[in-house]
Amino acid sequence: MAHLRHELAEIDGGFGASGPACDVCPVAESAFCARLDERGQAYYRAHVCHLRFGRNTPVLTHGRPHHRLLILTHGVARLTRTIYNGCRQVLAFHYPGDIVSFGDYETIWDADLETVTACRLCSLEYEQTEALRRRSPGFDHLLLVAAQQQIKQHQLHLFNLGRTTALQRVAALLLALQSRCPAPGMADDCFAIPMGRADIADHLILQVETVSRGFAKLVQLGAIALPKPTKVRLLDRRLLQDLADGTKT
Amino acid sequence: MAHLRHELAEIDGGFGASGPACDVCPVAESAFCARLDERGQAYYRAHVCHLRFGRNTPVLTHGRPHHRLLILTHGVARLTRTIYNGCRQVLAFHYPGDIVSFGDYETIWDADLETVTACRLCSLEYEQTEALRRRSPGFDHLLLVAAQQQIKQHQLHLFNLGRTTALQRVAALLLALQSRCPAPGMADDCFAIPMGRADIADHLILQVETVSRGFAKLVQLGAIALPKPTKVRLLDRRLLQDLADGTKT
DNA sequence: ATTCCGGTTTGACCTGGATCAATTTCAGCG
DNA sequence: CGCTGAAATTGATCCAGGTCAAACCGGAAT
Repeated sequence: MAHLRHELAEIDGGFGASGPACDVCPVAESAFCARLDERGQAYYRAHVCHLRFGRNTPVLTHGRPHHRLLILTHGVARLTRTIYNGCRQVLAFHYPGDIVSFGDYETIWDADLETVTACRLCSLEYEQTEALRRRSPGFDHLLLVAAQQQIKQHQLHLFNLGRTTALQRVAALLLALQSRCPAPGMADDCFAIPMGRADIADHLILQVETVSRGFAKLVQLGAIALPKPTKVRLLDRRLLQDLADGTKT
Repeated sequence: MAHLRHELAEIDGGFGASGPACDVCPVAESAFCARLDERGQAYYRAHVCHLRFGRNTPVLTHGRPHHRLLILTHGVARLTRTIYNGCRQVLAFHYPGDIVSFGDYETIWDADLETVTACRLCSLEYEQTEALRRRSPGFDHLLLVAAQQQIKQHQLHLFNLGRTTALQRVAALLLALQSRCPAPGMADDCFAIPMGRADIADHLILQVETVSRGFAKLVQLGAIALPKPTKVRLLDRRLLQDLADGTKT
C-alpha cells in the first residue's frame, strides 16, 4: 500500500485505519454508500480504504491521473486551480458526504484538491470500483445523481457570483456554511468558519481585505457576531438572508 | 404528442420530424448516442423524438419538473437564471452534442433553458430512458462521463471569471467559440458569434458596454477583425491567446 | 512572560468597469 | 429604396472594490 501513500501525496497519520470506520461514519446514513444495494454495500465495506489527512494538505494534484473513487467523510476540503502568476482560484469547497473524485479511468485531474481542516476520505481502487459497477446495477446511477448535484452546486455558485456585491457574497457564503458546518460543541446559533479569509476571497472572487470588510459590515448591521475570526454567532438570520438576496443593504 | 408541445413550451415548426434524422445528424458520430452498444442504439433510434425550436425560444422553464433526456444536436442554447429584480445570469452555453437534461425523475429544474439560434434536440421520455437503462448496461456510465464533462466545463468557466479583466474574459470566450462554432460557409479563420452582446455580458458577468469595448480593444490590438457584430475573423490567434491568459495587455 | 509570526483587520487612495446618455449600425419590411 | 426599431457602439462620469501600507491579534515556541 506504500505506493498509494506516494500517489495520494502526504498522508498525515497512519492510514488504512479500517476497522469499525464505516460503523461510526457520520455520513454513513446519508452518503452515497448507504444507497447501494445490499450486495454492493457489503462489497464496498469490505474493500473501502479509509484515509486520513492533516489540515492544509494536498490530496490530489493537477496533471496527475488517478483512478480512485474518493468520498469525503470528515472535514472540509477545497478544490483549487492556480495560474502561473500565482493567482489562485477556489472552485469549490467540499463537505462530508461529497464525492470528490468519480474514479474514471480516463480522467486527468486539472485542479488541486487540498484539505482545509483535517479530513478523512473513503477510497476505492479502480479495479474495485469496476467490480462494484458490475455487481451492483444501480451503482453508476448513484454516481450520476451525485454528479448532477455537483453541477447544480456549481451553477448555484456561478449564480451567486453574478451581479452581486461583496457583502451579498459573504452573506451567502455564511448561510451556506451554517447548514454544512454545524459547530461541534457550540450553541446551535453558532457555527465555525473552517477556511481562512484567503480561501474565502479566492472562492468569492474578492480580495482578502474586502472579505474582512464584509464581515465587519455584517457585524455592524447586527446580522452576526464574530467572537473569533473562525467562529460566527447568528444574530438575525432573516436579515442575513435579505442581505444575501440584495433586498437590503 | 400534443401534451409534449405544451410541456416543452412553444416549439417553432412542426416536430416529431423523425425519419432519417439520426442518419444525417451532425453529432451522430461524436455524441453520447453513438457510444451506446448496438442494442441500446437500436432502441434509442426507434424511440427518440426529434424536436425543433426557433431562435430565442424557451425550452425548459424553472420550477417545472420534467423527466426527459434531452440532447442538443443543432444550434446553440443558453442556460439562464433570473432574479426577481430582473437581473439575468447566463450559467452556460450549450452546443451540439451536449446533454441538456439528464432525465432524472426527481430533478426539478431551477434554471431556464432557451435557444439562442434555431435548435434541434433529441428527446427521450422517462419511461424509455428507464427501459434503455435496463437494456443497455453502460448507459448510466455514459451519462456519468457526460456529467463529469459538464462539471469540468463549469469549473473552467468559474476559473475564467476569477482574477481576470474584462478583456481577458472576452478573449477567452472568443477562443472557446472558435472551436465550437465553425462558421458554415465561411473562410476557416472566420467564425460566428451566435449570441448577442447581452448574452455574452450576462455570461461573463460584465456589462453590455464593457463587452463591446472589449471587442473594440481586440480589434484595435489587431487580434481580430469584426466585419459584422456577429462575425469574427481571427487575425492573430497567438495574440488572442496571450490576451486571454493575461500575458499581454 | 516575551518574542515571534502568520492571519486578520483597518485606513487611505486609486482604477477598472458600472452607469447614464447619446449616436451609429443593421436587419426587417412596406 | 427609405423607414423603423432593436442591437451595438462610443463618450463621459462615478463608485465598489482593488491596491498599498500599517496596525492588530492570538497562538506557539522560548
